[in-house]
Amino acid sequence: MSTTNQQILHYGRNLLQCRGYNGFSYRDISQKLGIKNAAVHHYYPQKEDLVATIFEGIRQQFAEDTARMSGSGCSAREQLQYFFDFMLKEFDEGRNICPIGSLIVDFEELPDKVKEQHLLLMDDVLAWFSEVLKTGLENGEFKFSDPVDTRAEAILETLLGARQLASIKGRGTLERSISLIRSDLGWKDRPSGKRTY
Amino acid sequence: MSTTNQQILHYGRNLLQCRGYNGFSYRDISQKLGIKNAAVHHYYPQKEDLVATIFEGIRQQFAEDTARMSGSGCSAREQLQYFFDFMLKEFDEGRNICPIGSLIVDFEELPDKVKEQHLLLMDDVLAWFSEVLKTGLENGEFKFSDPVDTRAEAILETLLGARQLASIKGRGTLERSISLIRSDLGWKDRPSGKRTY
DNA sequence: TTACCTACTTCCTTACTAGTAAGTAAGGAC
DNA sequence: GTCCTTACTTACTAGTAAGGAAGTAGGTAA
Repeated sequence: MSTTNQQILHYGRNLLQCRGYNGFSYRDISQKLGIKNAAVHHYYPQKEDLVATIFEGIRQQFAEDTARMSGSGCSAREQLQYFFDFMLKEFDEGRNICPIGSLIVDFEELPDKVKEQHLLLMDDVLAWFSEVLKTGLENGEFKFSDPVDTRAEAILETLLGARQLASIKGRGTLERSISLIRSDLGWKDRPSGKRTY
Repeated sequence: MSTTNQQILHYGRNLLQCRGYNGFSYRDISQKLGIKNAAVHHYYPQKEDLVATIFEGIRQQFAEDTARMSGSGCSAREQLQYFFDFMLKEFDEGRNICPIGSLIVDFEELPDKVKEQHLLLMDDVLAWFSEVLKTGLENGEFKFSDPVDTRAEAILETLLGARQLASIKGRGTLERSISLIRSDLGWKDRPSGKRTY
């Protein structure tokens, strides 16, 4: 059993990742939880507080997961695969759109507090991609000729778009996209059986 | 000088491509044009009428442009480059986000009429990408090993994400992304001077 | 001249939004 | 038993959204 606060964060995150910042209201959350609108305000006086807290949680989770993997000596491919699996899991759990993608359309009108968290998460993810790609390139797990940072950015963009498209066209879109990202990194799927690493 | 109707469509499209379906109101348009809210309702009784009309215009423009290029015997690379240039031009004109990307976050709550236009545009673009890629692959302009449809989908996703990211991080993001798409099609930029075709 | 159309404006309704103020019920600390 | 905190509820404000009804001013056609 989880606390009201945890439930607010949970449903808030789901709503945010399905409908964006301006696409959900405190009413959506309070109705789902069977409490009153003002109860949500009790925990998060302003909407920006709620969304900033959601993003802090996401960033913390990301930091912990990547640190753990990095510490336990995972290969670059394993680390990148973790991210792909994480995306697929989130999608399967009904969070259609990635956190970064869910705020971009509303970005300009967003409170500064939220903008800041959004940019921090984006920087975190891009820096991690770059790091993993660099390692993988150096030890021969990946093969590509473009600058690492540019490739990192492109992966983020492709996943962002794929996740959004997948919210309309279904999971297969996201799966195909992941497969192509691997392909462009010189990390081929074998048509059947195990992967080549 | 353009008619009120044309101006409504123009600003409506800009607003749509910057803030998404739920991110702008008739008030934004009427204030910009110095008319009253209800005047916009005069031309487009419901918001869905306005947005569906905007999409019809975009689809028509796309159909005309692609037909013209196809008719005048452009190479696959030239045709694809047209699309990239079109994206950059739209971005430069202040339409931050591509039409497809601008509706995805709000997609589920969209009126059917708008959903339909959105899906039609997506199908148009994907079919055109597939056609161009197929031609280019057959005549050696492109080189890649994945299914054409999958590659077409990935290009759409990457551009969609790149355009969104570029709305925060600037034009360079979109340029880098286009460069990488070309690279992944086996269509290398030479570091300086003319392209290889 | 009458009738009608187009392009609006004024005025309004209904619904929902974020957010606030004040009150209450339950539980622990002392 | 009283005090204080937590977790809410009730009741409200102010703003904005889409959208509808009715009226008007100007042009055009018969």
